Amino acid sequence: MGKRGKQMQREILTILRDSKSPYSAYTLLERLQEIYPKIAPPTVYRALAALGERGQIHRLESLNAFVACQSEAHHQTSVLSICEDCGVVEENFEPDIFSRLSAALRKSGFSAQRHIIEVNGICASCGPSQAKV
Amino acid sequence: MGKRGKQMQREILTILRDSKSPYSAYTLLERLQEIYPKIAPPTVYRALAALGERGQIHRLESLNAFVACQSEAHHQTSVLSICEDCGVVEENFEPDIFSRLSAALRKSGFSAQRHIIEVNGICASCGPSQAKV
DNA sequence: ATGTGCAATGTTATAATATAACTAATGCCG
DNA sequence: CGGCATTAGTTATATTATAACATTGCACAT
Repeated sequence: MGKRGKQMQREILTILRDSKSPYSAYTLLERLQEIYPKIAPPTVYRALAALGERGQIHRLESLNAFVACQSEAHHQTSVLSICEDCGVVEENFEPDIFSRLSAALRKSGFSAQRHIIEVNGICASCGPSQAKV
Repeated sequence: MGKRGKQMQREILTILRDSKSPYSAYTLLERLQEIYPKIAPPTVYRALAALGERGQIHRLESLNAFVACQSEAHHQTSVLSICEDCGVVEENFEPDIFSRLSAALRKSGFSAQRHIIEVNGICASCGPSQAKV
């Protein structure tokens, strides 16, 4: 990994960590172009791929977007909850769920490698018990 | 819903039911164009949306592709297992998982509406206990 | 049966997401 | 230094999805 790539990864991580809502690759691209006017999509996708492999970001498959990993222990699989109202994404650690899921699938001979769990709903701040703005 | 729309939905469902592997919207489009040469993407997407609302197909968020629902009881949420080797997608019913997931998230005030669970791995037919071709 | 209005469908164009394929630069190691 | 491998830049294009508007057709009142 060269210097430039590392730098892009740091920039992206900073942007994502400053936001609890997901960023699309192209929104990140726009942000990065404020600093590096000439970068192109592959630069962003390469950085995102590297960050993803190291577990520092999560890709939201249902939104085609990315968030920073909130956990210290990267690579711990997590449940991503997505608030449909405010867009905030939270990472929830439910190791039981994953082991049960793997166990259930194993019964039919399926060997699980990667779990994707995304849950849409309404978060605590936006819920009915909260005063609306 | 007019006649034409219903017909498209039937055609799509037939194609998907004949295949355990997912189809992308554009692959479906190509197949449909064999019969209706002039149809355009929105036709396919509209039909897919209608089928999805009725629970007759599932969208694989991680693949941007679609499979027919294998269950009689449409709208029962399911775990979709995706074999990385042969591409076959199976629908697994694990109601416990969904209720546990909702319960776990509720503890942090999140009210779950839609669960997306997709698991990548190796299916029984492709697994190590099977002779390779 | 005819107009009228709404919902469905068709059509065109384009937006948004992602990657292939090639070129240039960098850095490592002898 | 020179050669080679890796990384990054560049260009172009593939893939996925939808906006926006035009047209059709059907239900219903007249």
